[in-house]
Amino acid sequence: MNNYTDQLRLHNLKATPQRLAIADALHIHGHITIDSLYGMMLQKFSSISLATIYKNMNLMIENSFVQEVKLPDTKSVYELSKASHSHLLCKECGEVEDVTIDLTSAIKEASTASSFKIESTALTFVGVCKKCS
Amino acid sequence: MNNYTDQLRLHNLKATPQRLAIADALHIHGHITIDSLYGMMLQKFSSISLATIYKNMNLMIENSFVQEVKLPDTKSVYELSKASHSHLLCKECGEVEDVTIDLTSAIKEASTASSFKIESTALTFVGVCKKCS
DNA sequence: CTCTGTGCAAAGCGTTTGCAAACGA
DNA sequence: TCGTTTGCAAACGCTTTGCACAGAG
Repeated sequence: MNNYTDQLRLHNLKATPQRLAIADALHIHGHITIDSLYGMMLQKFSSISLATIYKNMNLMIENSFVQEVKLPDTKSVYELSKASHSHLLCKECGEVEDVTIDLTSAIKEASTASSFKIESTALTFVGVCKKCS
Repeated sequence: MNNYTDQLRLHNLKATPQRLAIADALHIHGHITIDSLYGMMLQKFSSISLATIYKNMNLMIENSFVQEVKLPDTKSVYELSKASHSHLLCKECGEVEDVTIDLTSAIKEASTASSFKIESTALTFVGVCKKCS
């Protein structure tokens, strides 16, 4: 259980117990939905409000401490910001995993074909994970 | 202005005037949000209900006639189903374009790294389009 | 001490549902 | 004709807001 006090401050966020717990939950679980995060927080703070979760997640996203991951056919999950990477979604169990792959040739191909100046990519592979197959 | 009667029937959807107009709007504009679709439909059917839009979009998605495209930092857009492809999103003007690129090596890389059995991909490039740069 | 964050309750907004009348096949 | 679709209004669920009190720095 890491201490995220400094990381929060670096992102201009005061280190409240609720925020530290949110950061821990994201660190431990990797990718979580708002609902499951609320459930986890309730175990630690029996009277935490969903409004507190939403306010903090929004602030954390604005301040680039956290990122939303939009997934096909299912709810978004949230993760701590980190180096650019892609995602794998298991359509059986819903698990989300990170994967880092080289997209330079794909980016080159797409910018040539379109004359867009590409700055980032959002890539999710959908399939079946090892456990489920 | 194509006639989508048969296409709708192929997807087990009765060809009502509202549905034909939705198909035309998707065909003409490529990628549209629910709101802009509602606006367009209002011009043609002054008393069309938003509920009709939602019911039809949901049916069309279930029957694979239409697909939702989830985009980073902005609302989803909808498009007529077609061969697998990726998307370009202009972060200045919001325009969405289709682009077809070869992802076989990316898929191979990701499945090797993860031991997922990958079945599809959702890829959006974010950048600045020609007009906006 | 000051300003920000928290929890609660209420409001807001997009989406879905139930129903009677209209319509497609 | 029969089953589906439409439009309306109400319900719903998720997210945001306003406010008084508590807590971080």
